[in-house]
Amino acid sequence: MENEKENLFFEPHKRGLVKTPLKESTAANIVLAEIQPDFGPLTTPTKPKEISQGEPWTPTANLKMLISAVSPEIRYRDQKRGLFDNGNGLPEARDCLHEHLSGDEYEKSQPSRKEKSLGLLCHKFLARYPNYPNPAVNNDICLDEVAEELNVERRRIYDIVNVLESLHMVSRLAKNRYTWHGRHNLNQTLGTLKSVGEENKYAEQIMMIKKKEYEQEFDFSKSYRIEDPIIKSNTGQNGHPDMCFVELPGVEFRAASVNSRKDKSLRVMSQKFVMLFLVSTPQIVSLEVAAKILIGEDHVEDLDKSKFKTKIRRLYDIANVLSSLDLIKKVHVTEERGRKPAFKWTGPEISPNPSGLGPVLPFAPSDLEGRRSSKENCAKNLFSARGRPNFTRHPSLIKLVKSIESDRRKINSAPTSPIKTNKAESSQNSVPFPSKMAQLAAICKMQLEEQSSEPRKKVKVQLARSGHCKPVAPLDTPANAELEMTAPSLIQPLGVVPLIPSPLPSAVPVILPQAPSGPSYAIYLQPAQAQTMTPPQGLSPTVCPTPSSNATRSKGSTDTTTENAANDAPKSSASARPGSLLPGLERQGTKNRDREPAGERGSKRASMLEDNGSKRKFKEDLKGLENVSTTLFPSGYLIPLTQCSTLGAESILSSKESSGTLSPNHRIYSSPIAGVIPVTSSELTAVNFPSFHVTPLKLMVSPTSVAAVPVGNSSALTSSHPVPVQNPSSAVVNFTLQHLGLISPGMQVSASPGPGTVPVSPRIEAVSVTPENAGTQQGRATKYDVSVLGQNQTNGQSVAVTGAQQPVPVTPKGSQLVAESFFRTPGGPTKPKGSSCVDFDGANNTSIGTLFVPQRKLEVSTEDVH
DNA sequence: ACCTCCCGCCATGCT
DNA sequence: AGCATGGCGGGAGGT
Repeated sequence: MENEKENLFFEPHKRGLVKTPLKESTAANIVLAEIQPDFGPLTTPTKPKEISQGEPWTPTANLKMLISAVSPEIRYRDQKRGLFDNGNGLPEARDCLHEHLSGDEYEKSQPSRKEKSLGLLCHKFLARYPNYPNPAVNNDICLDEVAEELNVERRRIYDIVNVLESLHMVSRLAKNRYTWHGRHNLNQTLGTLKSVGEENKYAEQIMMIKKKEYEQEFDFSKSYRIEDPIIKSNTGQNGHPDMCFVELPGVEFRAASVNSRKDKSLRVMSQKFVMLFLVSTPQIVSLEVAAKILIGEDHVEDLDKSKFKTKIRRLYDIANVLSSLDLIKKVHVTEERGRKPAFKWTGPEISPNPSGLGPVLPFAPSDLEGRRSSKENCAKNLFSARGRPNFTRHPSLIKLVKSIESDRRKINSAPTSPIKTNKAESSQNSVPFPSKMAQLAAICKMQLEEQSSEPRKKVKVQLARSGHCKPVAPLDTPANAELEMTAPSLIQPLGVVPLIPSPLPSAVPVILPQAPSGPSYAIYLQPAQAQTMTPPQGLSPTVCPTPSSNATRSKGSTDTTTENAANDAPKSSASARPGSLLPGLERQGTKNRDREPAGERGSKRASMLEDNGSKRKFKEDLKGLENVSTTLFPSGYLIPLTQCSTLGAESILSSKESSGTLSPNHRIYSSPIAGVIPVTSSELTAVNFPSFHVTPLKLMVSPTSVAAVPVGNSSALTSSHPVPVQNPSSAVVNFTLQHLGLISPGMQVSASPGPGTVPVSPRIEAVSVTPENAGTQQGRATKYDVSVLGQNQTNGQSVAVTGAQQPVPVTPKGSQLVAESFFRTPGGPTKPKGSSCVDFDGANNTSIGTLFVPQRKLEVSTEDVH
């Protein structure tokens, strides 16, 4: 470890130092940093950082800039930093900074807390390391050193590191040491978190909370119950709060000591918090909701204010770090009552599963993997099946649902996308996916993600690799696509989903009734989902609730010890999976609970939508959810990535014998990713964290290619989508729509043309487009729901869901504003949120029905927001 | 007055 | 015992 320092060239620090000065203050800096990373060690020395700050050649950079521009705070920070940085070139700078800096700067730096803010500190911290460090190099981080350099207490560093660790951007090596992974794994991690979040049904939970709040307004008692059950279920399954920490491949903590810590709460909180963003459609999460959910999971019981407050404090801490990472941005959700602090996800959109990750789970260790794989599978299957709606439900219903979903997505996406758009990633952003769509899209997304992982990455990668590999671009397009298409099975199995060949444990193949071709149609649902396949009681037929039981198993283990769990996970995973599923079901029993921390407060909200009917619906829905949930939530999943290393892959292969037997290495090469990425397996191995390398997935696949991929599976799709250029997401949407019959084959929705909204089918457009639409949309949703789901009534309960409806950006934010503005309507903006009906996403269809209902009432959302 | 959240006490757990 | 981690919440800066 000592070496870490030695690593100078890699040294993040140094780089950081250099960069730091540049600084993020200008958003650009970050970008630079990112870029640099690729070069990694090599570059480090050189680094131009200072200079360049500016340019964002990367979308990300743009975002950053925008963000910084938008939020005064950030600017402030940046400025300060800039000052600092300038002052500091070096780590110690801080002192220097103050001194060096001019009075203004000095002042800023000194006094205000802001200077000391965690966010700023985090920026500084991040500035020292490249976003994409060269794996080959050691990127060790010595906490003490960092603390000194940054002139902060160690305690603060822990806060930062813990959050970063939750994202697998760093991993602990030993006592004071952490290894910097940067963003290589980020997408993967996010994908995993999303998957977990879906499994945990956070979306549903969010809805519930909102409902509850909203209901509370109406009726206290009822609301409580409703919520509780859900929440509890989550917790309840395992019996304890799910504190599980999601581990990613490669990230696993090496240092024995490290693992031991029981707590990880901060880490866990961070992950969960992130999951909330990933799962919720609007991708806006209010602190209240987040706190409630986190509390709920942890301890349903304690709902004290104090606890709530504490959670919120922690969330602020986490949020600051995430903000520094540009993953979220602070916004305010305005509601009737007032505005609530909330955060909006500004990070890359992620597909639930990191297919690209392949590296990650060869084994399919835990549920996650299974899930992922399942998801992927689903997507594949769907595509293959493509021709038609696989779902059991009547096609008509399905269509409706899908259409709705698509609309919602679009709507949702629209807002978001624009924002994101800035980045290359935007492409992904454009479409949030609903469950089914999501699944379908999942593959695409994954790829996209990879892409999205950032254009910069690509660039970087290319740059970096250029030497190694060929230019990415060429690869991406045709080559990659082809690869994927041709040998998807091989690749996937290897990398991501071994399951496919032998479904099993990880994924449960669900056969859709209609699905003619078993396999084609068969959807591998996550175990949980599979279980639940039965529609929740009242819920709409359309979707299946999918509970994810799988996780549970892991959790239990995790609870005890993360370490153990981690270790076990892989082992057990295989075996466990099956068992886990079942068990999960068993657990359902305990669900009930009443309580809600926040719920109590709920009374505040004056308005309530109320409607007994609506409430009832909700309840029903909730029940459905509950049922599901019980099964579902595994609250914590551990993903053992141990396998990260090539070895893992190999083992996996061997064990599974994925259809294609490829040596891990081969896989790598063969995989599209590999194509893109210059890194050879050998390299990976060589490096400490091989997995990461892979992970990054830098698939540079062009959108087109992406689209192609899915298509590959299903010829129909391809045929259907002529559109080459569209974003994959759009392609998917189109595809879906077409299938559904919503749109004529000829029609296609344009992928998000711009960052902005994407025009969808006529219907969709109508919905999405209009601002006010919220109402309109809602109305629509309702209609659909009704028609689709016979059961659901229209009540609108609004679940408000997601809240955020109105995320009004407090500060004028550039991009966001625009996007948001779309959504927002004067009155109740929110639609977007409603649309959010999280459930759709991915996880399950089942929820869809439920979710929809809530959506209707956007207004409600407001309420719930607190 | 409320929102943020810094600061650092002190518990926890490993060495 | 000593040290590393981090939970936690008082209380202050900001707005």
